[in-house]
Amino acid sequence: MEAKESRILDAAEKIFAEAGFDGAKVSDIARAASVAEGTVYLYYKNKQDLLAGVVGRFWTQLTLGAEEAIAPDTTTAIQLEQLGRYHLQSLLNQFEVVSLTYRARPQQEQDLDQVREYVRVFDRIMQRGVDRGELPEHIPIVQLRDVFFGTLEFSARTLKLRDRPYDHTVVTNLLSIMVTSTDTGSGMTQGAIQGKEPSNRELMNTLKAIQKQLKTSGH
Amino acid sequence: MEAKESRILDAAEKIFAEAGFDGAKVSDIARAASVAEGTVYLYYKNKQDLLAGVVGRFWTQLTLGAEEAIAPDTTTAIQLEQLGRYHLQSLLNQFEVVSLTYRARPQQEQDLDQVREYVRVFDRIMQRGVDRGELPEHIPIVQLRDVFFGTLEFSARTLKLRDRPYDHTVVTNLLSIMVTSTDTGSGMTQGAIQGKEPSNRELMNTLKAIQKQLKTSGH
DNA sequence: TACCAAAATGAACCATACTCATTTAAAATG
DNA sequence: CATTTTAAATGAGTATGGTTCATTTTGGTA
Repeated sequence: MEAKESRILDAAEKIFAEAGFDGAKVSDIARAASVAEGTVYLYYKNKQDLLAGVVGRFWTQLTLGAEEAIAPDTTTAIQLEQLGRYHLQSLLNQFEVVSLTYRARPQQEQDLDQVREYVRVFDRIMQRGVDRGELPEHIPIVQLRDVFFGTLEFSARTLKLRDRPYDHTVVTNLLSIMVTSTDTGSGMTQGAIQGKEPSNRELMNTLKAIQKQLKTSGH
Repeated sequence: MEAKESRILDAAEKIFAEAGFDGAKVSDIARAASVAEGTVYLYYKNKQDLLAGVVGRFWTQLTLGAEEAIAPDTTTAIQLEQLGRYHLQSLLNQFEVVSLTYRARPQQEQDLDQVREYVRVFDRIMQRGVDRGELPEHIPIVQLRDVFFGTLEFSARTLKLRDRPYDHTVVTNLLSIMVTSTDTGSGMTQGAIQGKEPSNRELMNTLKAIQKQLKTSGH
């Protein structure tokens, strides 16, 4: 029966989240799922595999939620902000399950497929941005992805550590530095969009670059 | 004897690194350290505590190494680059031990003190930058720290996953977006989400600032 | 109802983290 | 140097909890 498997997953998620991987006993999980201990092993090879099941499902659901949280017809900047908010909120709200992710990828083994799938949401937003001409042609999506998720993950840890709630400035600041660098010629990419009238922002960025040059060469 | 403790730590680091936390048997560690199994428990409360010892020592050494890797008399930008290179290289070279860090901080418990100590190296560089006037007064150091370490950690994982060696462009790109955003008024410090269009007044202010700089530096 | 295959059970098994009574070494004492 | 005292080290034994598997139960089919 399929329902039984998801009952086991539910129980496992609950017990893992409140007791941690080592603290969770398979017997407890079995009891919480109202099955015998041996039954768990019909669905999952071992405890580690059960954890992978829990974590995998979590990220799959996160992917679905992310796609829902993003308005399809809006600018790239706004979509990124929506994803950023959603991601940071999820990390904070489900901190325990997220932490379990590290236990689920033992050693240098391959990452979980579901996590890979999740980060592709970011890639799609960026690619669309390029297609719509909102982002330069050869923007290094993969590296910006590391900046995006890396920063949010670290920030979530910092916030948790200090017992702080969701803080939207984390997202806006992150976006601001990503945007600043992507749509100027002086930042991460070199390909400034040419042809159209430069905006004040571009003027400003060029000025800033000059200013910086002066500062370093002048001393 | 003190030597015995470090012999145990050495053995533990070796076994943990090659077998992972769960795979490492305390009996193996004891044998590798040439002590009896019970002796390990005279120095460490349990296996978890032993891991904390290994990881703690690692980060302490990393802090020392970082301070050595940074030239004391140079610009903030260069110091940051040196720390970035050192950090990314360390993450890659000692990936197994770094991964063990997550196992050493079980659940939402406090972070390891030694890790906290390590990230202060970044804080000191930034603070010095502010003191020397190279960075704006109210730059959000803590948030930039999350960007810095978060990005590098995520990048290290990405590189490992694809079996790639150290890639310096990760560091330079990271610094480029951090610098772009920090030494302007329009970046992180002001928190413009989508890089709002600067006004003519702001352009003018920047121009005046440049003018002033030119005058003082004698160009 | 009888039969069969698949699903489920939980007692037994086994690996291993951890304990502790005993032994060994070192230090203090006279 | 001998003797007592204290500390350090040992490893056989214990307890816990993950995993197995012979047996039972379930649900469908002839």
